Amino acid sequence: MTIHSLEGSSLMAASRTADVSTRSGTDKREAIIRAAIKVFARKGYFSSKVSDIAGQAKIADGTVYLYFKSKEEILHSIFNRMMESFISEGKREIEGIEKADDKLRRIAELHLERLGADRDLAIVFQVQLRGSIKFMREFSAAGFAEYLDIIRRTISEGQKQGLFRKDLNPVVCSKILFGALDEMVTNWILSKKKFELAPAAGEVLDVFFNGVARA
Amino acid sequence: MTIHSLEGSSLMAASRTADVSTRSGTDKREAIIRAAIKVFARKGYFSSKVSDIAGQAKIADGTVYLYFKSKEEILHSIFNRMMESFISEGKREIEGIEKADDKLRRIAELHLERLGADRDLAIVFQVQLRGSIKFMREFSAAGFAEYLDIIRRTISEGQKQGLFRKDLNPVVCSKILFGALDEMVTNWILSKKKFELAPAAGEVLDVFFNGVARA
DNA sequence: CTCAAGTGAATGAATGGTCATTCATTTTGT
DNA sequence: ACAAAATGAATGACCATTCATTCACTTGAG
Repeated sequence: MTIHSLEGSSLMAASRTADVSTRSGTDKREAIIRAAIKVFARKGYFSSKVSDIAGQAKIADGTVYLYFKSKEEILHSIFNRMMESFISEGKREIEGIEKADDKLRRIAELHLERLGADRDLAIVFQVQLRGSIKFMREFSAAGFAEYLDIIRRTISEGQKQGLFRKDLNPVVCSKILFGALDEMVTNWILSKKKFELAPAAGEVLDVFFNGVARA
Repeated sequence: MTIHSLEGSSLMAASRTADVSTRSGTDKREAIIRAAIKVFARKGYFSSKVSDIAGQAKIADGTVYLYFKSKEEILHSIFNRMMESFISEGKREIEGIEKADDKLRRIAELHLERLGADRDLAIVFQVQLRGSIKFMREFSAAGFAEYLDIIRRTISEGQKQGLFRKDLNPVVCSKILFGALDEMVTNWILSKKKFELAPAAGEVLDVFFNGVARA
């Protein structure tokens, strides 16, 4: 009857039943997610009505429930899907890179490029996901912790390569770098002026690598 | 009739009518705020019922409305009051300090000491205030922007004193420092382990001043 | 000193509005 | 004609806010 793929993993290649089409199902799920990102970004999760999402997706209210168990599941799908692609893309991009500092540069660029490319998605990530400890814990469990860990391992690697100071705790350093990038995104979202987010990566890394103190 | 001091400014010395007592009014407002911090921290703003707050404060539901116009006004009071004391304390603490790097150190320590001393309050700040763009904008307007600006000016000062590199944009640097501190707080809140938050200030500043790159 | 009237703070049950979710019915596609 | 998909009106919870009533004091007349 309903679909409710417990997690709409990724872009999904195979259709449910056999081989023909039933493409529409996946398309509609997509449409709902896109609509939800837009609505959540504008009104916030708690103030968004399911009927707003349905309206934005141009379907009936009830149809939403053919694809998602609940309003909350929509939010989960958004961030699970996003983190998954975020992380896999990140890993793929850095695996060919040798030097740890170049890896971190690529990670930072990706981070800002990705969120800078879709303001609504960025808002959902920066704002809605953090609006409840519950979401944050779930988010942290599912993906975010892994993301931080990739940064941490890269920093450790840089220490072994003799590029980074060995007296620093890589866990703390990874939080610092992440926190700095995250703040850039938050400021960008709140700012009225339309500036490019991605270029901030270079400035952040300059400070992170070299510090602000006069040489 | 009702009280609704449009903003319960600070600790309020004078009592309403004449000279005797009527202390109870202010005390109750206080009690409601303390109760709300606890309740918001545990359940999140949107999931907190006014009756939960009243229950925690051991008063009737209706009494809340003798002291606050609405549930939202309670949240506003919490952060207006907090930012006000945060900023004034910060200014006072650094005004006697000469060197910009020492000033930043004191700011960072205060930031983490303050939030580290009251987990519930920290949760309301880190989590609930950011759960809606609306709150964030209001928050940003009322105090947060000023806080960031204090950091920015201190960095500019450090550049003039020849302590910090002059090729860096102080606005960006202030965001980096704030973002790094903020991330420490968020991690501390989410962490199950009870560790001290304040000591992280030193590590953050070490990286901020000197960078992670090997000298 | 005593107590009846007055005052406004406090109470908590009732109200009203808002949605998430359901499901009987209709539409679409084969 | 049948099944699957879609519809949207109806349902039922839930909660912020209100307000008629109670309660705890104070006051001042006798």
